[in-house]
Amino acid sequence: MPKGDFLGAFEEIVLLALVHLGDDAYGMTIRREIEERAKRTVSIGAVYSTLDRLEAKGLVSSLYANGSEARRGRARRYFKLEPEGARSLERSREILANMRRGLEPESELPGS
Amino acid sequence: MPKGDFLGAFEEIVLLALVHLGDDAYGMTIRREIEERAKRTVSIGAVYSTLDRLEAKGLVSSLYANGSEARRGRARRYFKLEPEGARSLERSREILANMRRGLEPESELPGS
DNA sequence: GTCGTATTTCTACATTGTAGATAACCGGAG
DNA sequence: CTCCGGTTATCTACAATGTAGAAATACGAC
Repeated sequence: MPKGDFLGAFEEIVLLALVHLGDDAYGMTIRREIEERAKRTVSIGAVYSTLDRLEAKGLVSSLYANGSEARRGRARRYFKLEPEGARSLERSREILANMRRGLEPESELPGS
Repeated sequence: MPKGDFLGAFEEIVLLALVHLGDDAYGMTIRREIEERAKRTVSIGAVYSTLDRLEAKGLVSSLYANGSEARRGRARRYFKLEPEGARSLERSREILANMRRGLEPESELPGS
């Protein structure tokens, strides 16, 4: 049943980046936020295709900037977390919390 | 760079089930553990193919039971979390923690 | 109109997620 | 020995997600 029932690992990361960025969430800043927080590199293509899929599922929405500010380059596409996306995030958090319940961080590490 | 660098969402769930089950981790019990904790149904095929992939990556190992106890049916294949698997689990936990740092659960829910 | 810069879009492919049907194995009943 | 019901694992197939990088678009400055 591979429907949009559950968030993938990277989808969750992208949604969380959106939460942090608030009004300033577009491709580049989202990418930077992920790289800084998760300490890993991400290609810009990875970010956008994930965002597109999340939008298709109704978890985020996007809007092109009117660009009132004087700056160069192509129009920005701002992304926003939709209520449905927030619910998915919450469900993911709960599932993981349930899967971890009763475990100490160190009990995951067997003595080799 | 789609290498085994990061855990997928379901892979993480399966590994956590292993931690809980300890010595009693084989297909059926793993499936049950996930269904009870995550409150979702999972096919047995989903469980095994994920376990096979985790084993191929060295995150878990498996061993067929000698079946000293008197019971019917095919031999059980017991799974065990390997140190590398524990490390992956820890890395996933940290990434998510970093992505969530500074967020209250309710700040994920916009007031729409 | 050309140029450099900022940003998005497109294309392609690898990995992971998922289900269901089928096979293997066991002990007991006939 | 053969069939049976019960327990568990394997196989096959396909959909969804993860990921990268090149190409295209748009803007202001000159």
